[in-house]
Amino acid sequence: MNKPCNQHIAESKEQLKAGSLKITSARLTLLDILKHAKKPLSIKEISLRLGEVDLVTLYRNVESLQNLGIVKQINLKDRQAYYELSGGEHHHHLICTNCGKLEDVQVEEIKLNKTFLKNHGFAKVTDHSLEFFGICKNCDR
Amino acid sequence: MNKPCNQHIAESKEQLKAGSLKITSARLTLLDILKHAKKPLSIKEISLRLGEVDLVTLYRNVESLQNLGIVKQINLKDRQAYYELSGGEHHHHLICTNCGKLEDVQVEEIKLNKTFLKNHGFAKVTDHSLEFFGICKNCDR
DNA sequence: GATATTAATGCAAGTCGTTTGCGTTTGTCA
DNA sequence: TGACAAACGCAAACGACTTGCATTAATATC
Repeated sequence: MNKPCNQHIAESKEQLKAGSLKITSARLTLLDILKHAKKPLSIKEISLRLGEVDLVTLYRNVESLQNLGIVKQINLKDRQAYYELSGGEHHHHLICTNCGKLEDVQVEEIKLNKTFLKNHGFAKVTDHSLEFFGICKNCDR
Repeated sequence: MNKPCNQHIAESKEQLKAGSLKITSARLTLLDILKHAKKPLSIKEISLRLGEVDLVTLYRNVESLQNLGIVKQINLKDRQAYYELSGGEHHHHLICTNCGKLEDVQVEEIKLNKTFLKNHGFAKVTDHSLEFFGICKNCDR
């Protein structure tokens, strides 16, 4: 298995302790990968960087980190899920339906005009999806 | 297989002809079901209403209709896809993460305040996802 | 520092939504 | 009405993800 770089290890250990998760190198490296990622990663992509950690362990670990609110799951038109750190600036995503290229978009920038497109190296935005998730009154009781 | 109601048959036939798809009762009924649906439906939900049409046929038909721009695929946190007619008023979705209850939301109504929540029978909105899909400059050449 | 406890891991197998291959049936058009 | 391509159904495959269970390793306690 690959080793995490030193930069974020202390912080990662803190986060795991705070969530009463055991500190394992699979988790430290996973956190390290996500902390260095410039875009949401699929399980496969994480796995490639992670080395010889079982996929099952990886699935279980991203789930634990999701439950702690450290990691966020992204759902695209793709059949697979993507993961990113949930801290950091609030943003959305811009995805090329042809090649899958993905860019982060800040909220203030969300104006579907030519400037917006130019800034992000996109020729056109053909579609978008906006979903709200919450708890309905029935489930809130 | 269930029969489509008469109301929309003519329109559906037109749509299929315009897309040079053959007019089959599987397709007419599928379109009829979507035209009467109040929310996006999963393949399973459509299949229940559709009766004895093979799932494979259903998958192929929603795909054809998607290619014609008649049907739109919705991706939620769920592992399965949902389908709705792509015509009609532009709107987004509000989904209960507990029970899966789904409501349509008009764009103008998108203000995350108490009134918004009350209007939709939701206790709280915990999360939302906003994804833009398009063609990047690289793929546009 | 050794040890008990409990969580984390790896492996095998299973599940579920979706897709593919292929032979048969059925719309459509001449 | 018959030819032909498109649509269909069935079986099997696929890929993302999950579950069960026995083994291993991190933490707490002595």
